[in-house]
Amino acid sequence: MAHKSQTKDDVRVRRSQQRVRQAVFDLTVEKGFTAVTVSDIAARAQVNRSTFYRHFLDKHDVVRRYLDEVQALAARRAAAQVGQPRPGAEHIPAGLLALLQEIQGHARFFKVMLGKQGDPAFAHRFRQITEKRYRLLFAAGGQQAASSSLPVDLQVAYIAHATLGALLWWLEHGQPISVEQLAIDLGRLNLTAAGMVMGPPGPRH
Amino acid sequence: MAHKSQTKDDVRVRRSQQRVRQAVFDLTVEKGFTAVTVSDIAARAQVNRSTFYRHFLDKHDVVRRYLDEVQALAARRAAAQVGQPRPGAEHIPAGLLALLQEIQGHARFFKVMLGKQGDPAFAHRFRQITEKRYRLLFAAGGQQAASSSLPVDLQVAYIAHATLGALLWWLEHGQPISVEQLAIDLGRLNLTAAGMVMGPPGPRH
Amino acid sequence: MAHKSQTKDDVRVRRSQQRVRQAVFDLTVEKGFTAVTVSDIAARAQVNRSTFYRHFLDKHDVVRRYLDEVQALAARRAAAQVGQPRPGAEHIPAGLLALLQEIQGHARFFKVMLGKQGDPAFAHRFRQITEKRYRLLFAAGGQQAASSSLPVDLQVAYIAHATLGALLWWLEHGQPISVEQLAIDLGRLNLTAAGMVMGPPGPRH
Amino acid sequence: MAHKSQTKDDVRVRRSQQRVRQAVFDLTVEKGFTAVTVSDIAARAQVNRSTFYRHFLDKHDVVRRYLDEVQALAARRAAAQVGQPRPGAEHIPAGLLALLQEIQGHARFFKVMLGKQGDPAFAHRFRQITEKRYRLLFAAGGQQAASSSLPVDLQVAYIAHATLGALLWWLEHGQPISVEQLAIDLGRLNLTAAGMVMGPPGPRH
DNA sequence: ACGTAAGCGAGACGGTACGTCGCGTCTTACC
DNA sequence: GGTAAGACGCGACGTACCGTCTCGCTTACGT
Repeated sequence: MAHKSQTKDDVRVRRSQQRVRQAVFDLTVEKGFTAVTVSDIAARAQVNRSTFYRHFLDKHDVVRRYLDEVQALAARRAAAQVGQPRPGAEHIPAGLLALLQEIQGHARFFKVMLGKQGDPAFAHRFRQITEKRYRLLFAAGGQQAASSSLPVDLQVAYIAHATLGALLWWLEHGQPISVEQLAIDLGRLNLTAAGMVMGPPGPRH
Repeated sequence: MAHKSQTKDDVRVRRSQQRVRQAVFDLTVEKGFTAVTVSDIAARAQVNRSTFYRHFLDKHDVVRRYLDEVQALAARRAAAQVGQPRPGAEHIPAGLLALLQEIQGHARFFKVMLGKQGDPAFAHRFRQITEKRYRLLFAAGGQQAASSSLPVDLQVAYIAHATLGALLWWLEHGQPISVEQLAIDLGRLNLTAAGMVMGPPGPRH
Repeated sequence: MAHKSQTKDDVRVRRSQQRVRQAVFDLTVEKGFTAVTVSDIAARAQVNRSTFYRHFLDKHDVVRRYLDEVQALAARRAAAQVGQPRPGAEHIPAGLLALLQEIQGHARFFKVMLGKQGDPAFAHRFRQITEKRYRLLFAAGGQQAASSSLPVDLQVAYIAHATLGALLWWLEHGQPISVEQLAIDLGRLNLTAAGMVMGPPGPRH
Repeated sequence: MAHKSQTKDDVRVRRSQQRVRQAVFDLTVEKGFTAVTVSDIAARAQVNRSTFYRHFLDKHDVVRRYLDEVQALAARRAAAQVGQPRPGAEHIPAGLLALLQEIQGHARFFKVMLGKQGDPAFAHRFRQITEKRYRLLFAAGGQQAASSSLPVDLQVAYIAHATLGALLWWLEHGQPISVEQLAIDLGRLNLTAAGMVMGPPGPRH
C-alpha cells in the first residue's frame, strides 16, 4: 500500500489545501475566526471558491482537520516515547511537548481561536483532547484519583479548563517562558492541582 | 428620582423585551445559540422582527445585556452583605450565591451557551466576571498571592477557568449538588487551588 | 352656514397643515418628491409624524389637495369673469392667469413635480385639468373642432401635452417671459395648434 | 471579434434577464409600475430575488435598459436607411417605425408606464428620446426653425410633448390606426405644428 | 375666565420592502 | 482530473418607511 497514486498526492491538491490552511490562519489572526468568510479565504489563498469546497466542507472543517492532525502528531510522539528510559528529575511527555511546540508555532492563531473571537467548537475539541490526556494520566497513576471523594469527570474538567486557562495566559502574554518550561510547569500544576481538588476531604453531599 | 416617565417603563417595552429574552433562552437550548436567527427569535417571541431590532442590536446583544444584569445583581447582593456579621464555619458569599442561583434557574441555557454550540464572546465575558471575583479575593486576603512566585494574572486565569470547568461539569451532570454546597465547594477549591498554584516555590525563570 | 365652529378653523390645525405643506414644497425642491419621506416632512415641519397622519393620508395627499385648491381658485376666478366686458385685442382668461401666477409662485416646486423626480399622479392630474380647460374651449368655439377629421380627445390630448411641454420649458428656463405674456402666447398657440391639428384634411383611415 | 466567451452569452443569464423583463411588463400592466416590488418580479419570473439583483440595480434599471435597447434599435434602423432612395408621397422614417412597432408590441405596458401609475423617470427618458429626434429633424430641414421667433428648445419641448400626448391617446384607445398610418400622421403633425409654433410672428416681449 | 375637548408630542408596534452578504451547489470550459 | 469563472437558489441580515395605536400633556375654544 501507500504506493497508489492518490488524489491527495496530487501536487495541485496539496498546494490548494496548504494555501487554504495558511489563509485561514492569517485571516483568523487578522479579524477573528467568526468574521472570516469562505470568500475571504479563497481570495487570500489565491484559489477559486469552488476549489475550497472541493476540499473542505466549510471553514470549520479546515481548523477541525488541522486540530486532528496536531492531535495525531502528538499521539504519535507519545507512542514513540513509551518504553523509553525515564529521564531524571523533570520528565517532559513527548506528546505534550509536540503539542505545545505546534501551538507556539501558531501562537497568534491559537490565541484568537480559543478566545472570544474564536470558534467554540474548536475550543471544545481542544479541551476534549486535554481532558483525554488527563484521564489517561489519572488512570495511570490513579491511586490519588481513586482516593478522592470527587468524581473523576469533575477532576478532569477542573484541571483541563485550568490548564487551558494557563495556556491562554501564556499565549496572551507573548509566551514568556519556553515551551519546555511550560510543559514542566503544567505537569507540576496538574499533579498538584489533582491532589488539591481531592484534597480537603470534608464530608460531602 | 425614579418617578420620571421613561421609555423603559413602558409596559409594552418591558413585555417585548421579556418575550425576546425568553425566546432566546428557549431557542438556544433547542438548537444552540449559533443556529438561532433573529427571525426565529421574533417568531417565537411573537414579536415583529423590526421590534426586535428596536430593542437589541443583534442576538448577541440580548445575552450580553442579560449577563450584565446578572452580574449587576450579584454585585448588589455582595455589596449589601458588606459589614454583615460573618457567619460561622462555612461562609457563602452572597454575590456568588445569587449568581449560582440565577445560573441554576437557567441551567440548560448556560450549559449550551458556555459549550461548543454557544457564543465565545458570552463565555469570555462570563470568564471575565469570574476572574474579576478572584482578583478581588486575592487582593483581599492577599498574603498568599503576594508570596507566590507566579504572576497574579496567571493564577487568576488558572482558577477562573478551573471554576468554569467545575461549573460546566455541574451543569452537564444535572446539578447533582445544591447551589449552596456548590458555592462552598467552589470557595474551598478556590482557596486551596490558590495555595496550590503558587505552591512548589521552586526558583523560576 | 360657515359660522359653525369647525375643527379646521382651529389655529393649531391651520398652523400644522401650513407647515406640512411648506415642508413638502421645500423638500421636493431639494431632493425630488420621490425621495421625500413622511418623516422628512414631519421633521422639517417641526410637527410630530402622527400629527401629519392626523391631517393627511400620505405625502401624495398633500400635493393632491394643494392642486385641488389651486384648481378651485382658478375656477372661481374664471367664473367671476363670466359676463365681464371682453377686453380688446389680447384676451387673458382670468382662470389661466391665476393658475399661472400660482405656478410661478412655486416655480421650482412645479418644475420638480412635473419632471422626472416628480409624482406621475400629480402630473396626470395637472394634465387632466389642462385638458378640461381645452375641452371647454373647444366646446365653446367649437366650429373648428367640429370640422376636424380628428377625434376631439386626440386634439385635446395633443394640445394639453404640448401646453405642458411649453410650461415646463418656461419653468426650466427661469420663466423668461411674464406670466401675462405666457398666458397670451399659450392662448395663441392653443388656437393655432387646434386649427393645425385638424388642418390638412386629407382622407383619413 | 465577438467570439469571446462572455458572461452575457451565458444561456442562464439570457434566460433570467428575459424572464425578469417579461415579469416586469406583466406586473406593470396588472398593478402599475409603482406597486410592483422586486419580490413580485422575482416570484413571477421564477427567479430568486438575489438573481434579480445580480443583473439589475432595481426595478427602474430593468425598464431603463429596455428603453435604451429600443432606442438603440431605432437608431440602427434609422442609420441603415440613410442614403436610401426617398420614397414618394409619404415617407416613413425607419427609426420611428421601429419604435412604434416596439411600442405597439407592448402597448399596455407603455400605456401604464407613461401614465399616472408609471415611472416619471421612464417617461422623462422617453420624452428625451423624442425630443432628440425632433432636434435632428429641425437641424436637417432647419430653414423653418431658423425663421421662427421662438427658441428651438421651446419648439422641441412643445412638439415632443404633443407627440407623446397623441401617442398616449393612441395607446389608450386601443391603437385604432395602424402603426404606419400613425407614423405618417405624426410626421405631418410635427411639420405642421412646427410651422405653427413659429407661426404668428406677433411682436414678442 | 375657565373647564374641557381637541390637538399634539412621543414613541412602541406590526408590517413590508429594501439591498447586501454569505452560503453551498451547479455547469462549462480550460489545461 | 483539478481548476477558474461565475450563475443560481436560498436565507439571513440590518435598515428604512409605512400607517396605526396608545398615552399623557397643553392649549385654544366656547359658554
